[in-house]
Amino acid sequence: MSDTFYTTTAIDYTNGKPHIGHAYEKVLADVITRYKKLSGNKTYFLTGVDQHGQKVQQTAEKEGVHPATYVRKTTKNFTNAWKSLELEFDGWAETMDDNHKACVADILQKLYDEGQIYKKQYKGFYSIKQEQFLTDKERDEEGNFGPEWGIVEERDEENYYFKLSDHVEWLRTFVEKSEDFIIPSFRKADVVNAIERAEDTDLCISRPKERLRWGIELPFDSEFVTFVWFDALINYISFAGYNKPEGSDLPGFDKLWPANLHIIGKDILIPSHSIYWPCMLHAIGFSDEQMPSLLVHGFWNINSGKVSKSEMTPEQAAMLDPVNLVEKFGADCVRYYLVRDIHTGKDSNFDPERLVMLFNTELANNLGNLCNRGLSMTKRFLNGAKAESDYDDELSQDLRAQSITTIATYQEAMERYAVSEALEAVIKYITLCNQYTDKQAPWSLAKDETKMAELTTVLGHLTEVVAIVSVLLKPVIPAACERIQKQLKADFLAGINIDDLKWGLIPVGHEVAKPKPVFPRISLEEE
RNA sequence: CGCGGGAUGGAGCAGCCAGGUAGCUCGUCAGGCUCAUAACCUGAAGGUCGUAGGUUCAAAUCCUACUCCCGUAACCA
Repeated sequence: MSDTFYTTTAIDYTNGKPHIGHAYEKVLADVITRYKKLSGNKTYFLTGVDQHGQKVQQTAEKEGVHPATYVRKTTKNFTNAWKSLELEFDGWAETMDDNHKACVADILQKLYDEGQIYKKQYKGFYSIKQEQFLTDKERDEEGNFGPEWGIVEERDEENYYFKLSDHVEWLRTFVEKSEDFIIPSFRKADVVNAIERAEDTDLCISRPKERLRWGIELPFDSEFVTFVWFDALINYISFAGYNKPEGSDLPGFDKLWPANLHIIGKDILIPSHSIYWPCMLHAIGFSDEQMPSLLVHGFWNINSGKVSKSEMTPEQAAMLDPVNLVEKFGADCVRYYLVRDIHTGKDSNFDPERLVMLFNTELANNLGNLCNRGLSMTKRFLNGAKAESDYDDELSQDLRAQSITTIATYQEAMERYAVSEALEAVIKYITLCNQYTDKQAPWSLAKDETKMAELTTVLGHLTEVVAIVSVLLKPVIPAACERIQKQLKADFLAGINIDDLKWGLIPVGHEVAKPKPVFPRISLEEE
């Protein structure tokens, strides 16, 4: 039985560098996983790279190196980027890994033995220049193939096919009855429509070696390699320990599967993840209860999609490189923006000015300032120590009550993967805390010796809310929250469970450190 | 009539599934405070929720038609 919240992302194709969209998906997955951990779940987060295929083979040939050499180099672009974004993944999937290849081969052999994979000849128009078959949609208005395809000839080719059609009826029923196979639910209609159109089609799963060498060889025919589907998609189970060999250090499959979330972009929902993948699992023998859930996210559009890559200035292009962004603004800033300024499932426009704005207003001004004023007054007026006080008032009661509401709202939103809403709730609470501070005016209380009990209570409350907020925001901005907790001298908050996040985290007598700004404001003029 | 998403104050978005005084952030204007990262707090201006009909006591929210944007059309054999 699965006892672990298992999250995966799409594995990225290693024929280039990661861009902002890749980074978003991985950060979203990281945030959700960290939240689940905070909620007391065991978690496992798998991400990785898709290293096989024609594009990689071609580029490697152009550079005069072996595909494996080329891919090792480009894979580093991804691992470096994920490191700079402070992702905390448990498993790393590389499709050229030997265990993965063996797992893929075993599955293919099994399906072949069962007659679910067969050989068929196809006749069609082939572009030698682009090394691919062409379909009607590549024809221009007169019905001809344009010059971009070079010489086009009619060609026969044999390939292996997976009997997708055998599983489509099952899939239709499964998708229609399932509540959470596809999140958000508005994407479901799209999938149901797609299934209707998939009825009589089988899936080509191979390429002859004269066209593609860089892939996993079919176990039953060494003249062919596996085309992307039975290679890339299987990473979700192969790296989760499916059919793992004796003594392997891969995780126990039964502990992980089914994946609680495959986090993917809307571009690969249909057909690969909503049609091919569940049908593949079904063919292998997975039951309805063993099907994963798909969390489908939207895109970060660049300038509303109106500027093409070729028209971009170098500065704009650099802004799309997550590593550059992190170097310039810091991991917390980029992580925060990527999950704050988009509603999970929908699209948003990527805007560096908003990135800076949200960092400055919400993190630096609201949160950073709250931490700084709270701790600095505690240090100055109470020698940094939280003291006993029996004073209470309505404002303080409300602040405590709202902390409970805020945590509940945050949790409810995070359970729906609505990270932006969860953050909004926390920011709203931070604003309330700043209002509380202004109304209580501890700097005035400090001038009046008879108001010592009041002052103690108010500053105690501020220390407390900073502690609570530092826990809630940690899945999104882990490093910053650690800095806050360090200033609180409250290391014990690091491993706390969200259910234990109740008023009274900071004990009486606890002493805090001298604060310094956690989020230095970003000034755009400097460059 | 391919399919899906969107059209809400100057900008960016939420609300729509389960109808009931239109909400958030930024920006703008006026004021306050001084503990704090020129941060914080208070108040104000600004929207007939794409268009036209319909259902209803009541519609941004449900139904119908239309307009304009965006994405995608998949067995890439």
